[in-house]
Amino acid sequence: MQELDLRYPNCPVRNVLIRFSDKWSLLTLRNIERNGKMRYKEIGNAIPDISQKMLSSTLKHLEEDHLIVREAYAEIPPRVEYSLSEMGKSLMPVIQSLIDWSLAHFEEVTR
Amino acid sequence: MQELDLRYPNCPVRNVLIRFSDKWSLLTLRNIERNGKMRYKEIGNAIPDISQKMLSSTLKHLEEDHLIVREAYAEIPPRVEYSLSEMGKSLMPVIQSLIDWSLAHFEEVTR
DNA sequence: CTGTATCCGTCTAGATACTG
DNA sequence: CAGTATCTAGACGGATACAG
Repeated sequence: MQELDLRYPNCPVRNVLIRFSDKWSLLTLRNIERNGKMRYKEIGNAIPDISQKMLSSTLKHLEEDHLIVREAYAEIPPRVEYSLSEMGKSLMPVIQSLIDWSLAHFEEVTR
Repeated sequence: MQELDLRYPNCPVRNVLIRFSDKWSLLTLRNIERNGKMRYKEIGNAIPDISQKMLSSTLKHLEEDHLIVREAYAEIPPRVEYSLSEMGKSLMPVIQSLIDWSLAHFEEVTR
């Protein structure tokens, strides 16, 4: 296996990490994890300060990255449910450890 | 303790995570961890595609967040050494688990 | 309800030149 | 050597209006 060295731009680790390195991805994943299946508007309600545009964009990216699953039902009004993929679920303990660390150290970091 | 709910913009966890949610922070921390004390130029060399501006900016932020320690020596030519703080060291296992996950799943994520 | 389209201001990030 | 200053292009992100 080559190009695993973090120094290089095409390092796969760098190209994975960059996908969560935005304002809303971890937060969105965390909410879907907590509530199981969630509808578009439920997620929006759970993150009061996200705009529709960023919510759509974030969900689309997470789906493209195979971290969440999108199920659309052809009803009127339409219903769309988002849930974690198996891979998404496997990421959550790692995110949880990040959250735990943040909780333990935020006073020192932001001091 | 209040305002620990991830939903709110002033949640401390969100305000900690946002500090690593950029292109260079984790990469810089990882390099300093691997090599112990590093000079400005050494870090730059270890990350060939970072610009001077982004390196300066990233190092400054990491120092402000108390994750790294900056030691400047009044020599000519000047010498500045960066190393992980104790808190920075405590973050590295978490980052390592992120890297491990990325390594295990990058094919599926980027597929 | 679940989005998309558009506009627009701000922030990010790189290139280059320059300083102590 | 270790940065800073300036400029610029593009990405990010919010508000609003609109569509299926």
